[in-house]
Amino acid sequence: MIKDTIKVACSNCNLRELCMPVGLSEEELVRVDELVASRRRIKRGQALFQTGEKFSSLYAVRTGFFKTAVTTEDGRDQVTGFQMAGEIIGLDGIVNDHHTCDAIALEDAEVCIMPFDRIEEISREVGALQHHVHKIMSREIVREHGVMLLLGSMRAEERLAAFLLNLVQRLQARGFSRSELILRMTREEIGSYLGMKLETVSRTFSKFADEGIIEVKQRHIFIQDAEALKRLVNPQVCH
Amino acid sequence: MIKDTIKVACSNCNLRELCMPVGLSEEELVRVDELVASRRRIKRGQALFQTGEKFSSLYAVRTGFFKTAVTTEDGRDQVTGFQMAGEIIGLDGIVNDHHTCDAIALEDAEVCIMPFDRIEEISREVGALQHHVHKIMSREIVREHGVMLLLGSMRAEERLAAFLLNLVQRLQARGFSRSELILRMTREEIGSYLGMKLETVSRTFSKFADEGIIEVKQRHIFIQDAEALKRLVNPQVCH
DNA sequence: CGCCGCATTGACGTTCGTCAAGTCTAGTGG
DNA sequence: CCACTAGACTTGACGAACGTCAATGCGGCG
Repeated sequence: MIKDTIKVACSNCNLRELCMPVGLSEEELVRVDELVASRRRIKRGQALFQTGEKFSSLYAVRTGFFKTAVTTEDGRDQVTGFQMAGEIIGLDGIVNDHHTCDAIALEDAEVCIMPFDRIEEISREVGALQHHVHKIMSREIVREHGVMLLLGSMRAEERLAAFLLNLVQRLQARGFSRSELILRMTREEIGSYLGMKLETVSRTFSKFADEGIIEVKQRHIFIQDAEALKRLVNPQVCH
Repeated sequence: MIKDTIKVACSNCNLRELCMPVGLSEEELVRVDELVASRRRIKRGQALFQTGEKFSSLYAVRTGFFKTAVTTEDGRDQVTGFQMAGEIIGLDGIVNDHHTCDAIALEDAEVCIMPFDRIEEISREVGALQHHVHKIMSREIVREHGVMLLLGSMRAEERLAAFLLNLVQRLQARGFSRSELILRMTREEIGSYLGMKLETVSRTFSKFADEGIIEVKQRHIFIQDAEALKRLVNPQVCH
């Protein structure tokens, strides 16, 4: 039963700094440890939740990689984000008590289940948690502003460069290389996220490779000239 | 001093159903009335806040019309939303304690200022308010998913049709006509929001007008065939 | 070994952006 | 009252970027 306790204790979790507020007292830590009801494993290709499903919990990614996507009635869909360890999924469900997007595992994954009523309850007692929840939601809003900027005003090369830089930066924050990454998603999923067709994604990768900016081996990407990518995202910043 | 009290009391505000949770007890209403510290008038063209400014409050639009926009270092900007009476502005500032977008009044406006620390404080006591705040943030996230879908996978006509339908639906919820509206923003601002150039916005308006779907008199729009607009947003939904 | 899904590449077409000219309207000042 | 102006809007001609369609390559898995 010690194992059980460890299994769902945020206070011992190596992802704590990513999911949880910092600087909690002993007492607060104990409360916050009650947040995670249990864990759940999701196989690659399986849905953590789907559009229309009743909302009950937020999920913190423990291992693996997800995409979230919205779908129109006529079948088009739009990937709205990719989530990796330490990131929170499910915020879309709060407003109408039902999820409005699908969350699909792109590789075998495990999530911590945090029942939302429990989050609200503990938030009322632990101010730091309350503020943390607000920050997580605000961060998602700001992230989406960035995606809107990307979709609304960038061209294909800029979009893909921004995408790669964002991915590698998040991976770096998790202790991975800042010059090498493995894409967990298909070209089509990248394209859906970035508002371009898979062929354009592929062509743009090839173009970057020709220019010596990256090396592409299927889903394995080596970043050889990060500065060039940054210049692409921010063209002609004078001075 | 009765006037003063009335001036900032949410409980008497005709926008209450839009901003505030419903079904509060007497006691809770009294607490929630403490949310709004004061009001502020903003002249057309003026900023309610700007990128980089310290975050302290959320704002509820009382009268008037706003746009929010993010800007890149190289000067491109992207309108991220248009806000009308009863809608909340400023959620972007929570995560980093500084605003990450500009909020500009598109016509003379008035907002209720709700200091965020006070929101958090009262939220801890009034569960309905806490949940309401979560819903507002979740709604914004879901709205942005919709914009991403629009920007990522729709063509110009579909985007503009979706935009018009969305505007008129929100105006209708505020008691305005569902077939007539006045645009408070320029073609360029519409274009920025929808990821297209002002010329394309103008051409698409003209095309709709030619087809008898709408009538355009500068910023005055009459919707003559709402069904046609809906069909444009959702092309070929069979059955 | 052969199949299947994913990725790459080429040829061609469409949509939308760019550039430029011209119109309309509201606001200003004579 | 009217002329003038500035900003917003419309429209046309043209081109670039990206989508579409199709053929082919590649790698992993049964």
